[in-house]
Amino acid sequence: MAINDLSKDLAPISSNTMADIVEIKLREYLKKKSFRPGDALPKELELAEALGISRNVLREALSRLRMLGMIETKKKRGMILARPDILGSFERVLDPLIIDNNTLQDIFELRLVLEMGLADLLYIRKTDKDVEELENIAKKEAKLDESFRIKSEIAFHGKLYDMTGNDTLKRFQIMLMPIFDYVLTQEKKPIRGKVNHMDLVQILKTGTKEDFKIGMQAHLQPHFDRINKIKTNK
Amino acid sequence: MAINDLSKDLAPISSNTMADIVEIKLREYLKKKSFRPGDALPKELELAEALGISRNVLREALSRLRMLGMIETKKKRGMILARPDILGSFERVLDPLIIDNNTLQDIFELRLVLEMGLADLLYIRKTDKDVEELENIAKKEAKLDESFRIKSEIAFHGKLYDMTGNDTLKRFQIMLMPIFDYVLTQEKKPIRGKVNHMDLVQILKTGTKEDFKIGMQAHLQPHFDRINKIKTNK
DNA sequence: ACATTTGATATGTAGTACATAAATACTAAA
DNA sequence: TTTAGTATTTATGTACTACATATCAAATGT
Repeated sequence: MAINDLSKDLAPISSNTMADIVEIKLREYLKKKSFRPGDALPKELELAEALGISRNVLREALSRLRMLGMIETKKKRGMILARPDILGSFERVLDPLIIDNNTLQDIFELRLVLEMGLADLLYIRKTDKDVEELENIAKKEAKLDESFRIKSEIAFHGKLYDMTGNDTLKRFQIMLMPIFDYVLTQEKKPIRGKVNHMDLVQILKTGTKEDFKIGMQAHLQPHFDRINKIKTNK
Repeated sequence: MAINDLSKDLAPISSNTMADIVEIKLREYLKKKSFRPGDALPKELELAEALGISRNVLREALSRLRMLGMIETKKKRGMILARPDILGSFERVLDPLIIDNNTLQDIFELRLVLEMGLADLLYIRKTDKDVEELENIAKKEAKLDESFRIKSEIAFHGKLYDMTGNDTLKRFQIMLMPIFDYVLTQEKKPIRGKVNHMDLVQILKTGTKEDFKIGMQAHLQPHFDRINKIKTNK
């Protein structure tokens, strides 16, 4: 545990390059001046001069903010503050091959937590049409051979997130999926809970929120069993 | 809803600037060559030449990857691929003042979902020591006046995430907190559930996982009520 | 009054030059 | 031969200049 007490406790050391510093300074500047999306920013030369740096360094810092979607620029209009896509930056970094194993496991668990917590929102927002569509997905499943099983798995759980009416949550789930899959493929054999998709649909149709929670728990039980097994390894 | 079918369906249009394109190309390059953390990258001049661009543009793209923690550079050693901090980039963008209201609401709900889903992980990992510490937090609470109530609220729920032993989850919660608070302060009066922190501690001590889920639901009920109210507005 | 041209301007890209830090090679002393 | 210290080399970091390009705005012509 204790990821990095060391690096936390004892130093940002030297805030590396100028671009790093300028990036921070720009952030502070935008905050202090309480710019709002759409507001125009000073032009590059003015900023560079004010900061006492070359336009080059400034542009490296601006490039970062631009990537995050915090600013937008047009040829003559100059720069304006924009609304960043909060998940966009996150998405850029989510590559299972780069992330270390501990974090992969963390994210796997994170998705389980989400899945377990969906029920309340789901029961607030679900519609009959939603449930019907979900049922169709589950029905088709029976006819599919194993190779298409994964696709259906994704479709089903994706639809669940869909039904919460929470776009951010939905996107978040989509982004986490590759990692979820990756961790699973590290496992030997596919695991299946005692409650299947069709069962869950039935609960959604006639059961209570509490029923659904219990059902989902049973559905994901194999994953929790696995976590229990490696619990000590952490 | 359908956030933006339009922008999704019909175009990234022109991937704006060179830096944008180079950023993508570099990403593809790193992936295709399946570089691993620690591997050395070609030097700037070589990359720039290979891409047929100025070193300037290249550095703008590199600056982005460096910000995300995907690469690290040292004066003579050159560049190496690094492990990005997956939440670091996310953190940079999480400013309640910039995020639009719909997304704020989404994130608020996201945190509720997390909170509701914690139980399973919690019951796998919690220790007596953890519960004891949690109890201390809840006990102190009684003596505090209203102004310190928020701090304790944070400490209590933070400790819950702590107890899951999932560092990523914990950090995620910390990052989401300002937004959670922000949305709450938009409300008139502070809301309080029928189950308080001390009750939750008692459940953790002697109750089952299911008891805890029910308890947490009751604790958060006011928030869900609020969601139910604005359900139609979406 | 309207359409077209022209100019001004802010960002985008390229290229050169030099500073700086760090690894390597080299030199001189023990 | 070893070791300490110095010089050299090299890749990144920073600065500056020049020009391309797109767009807004004013000037011009019909």
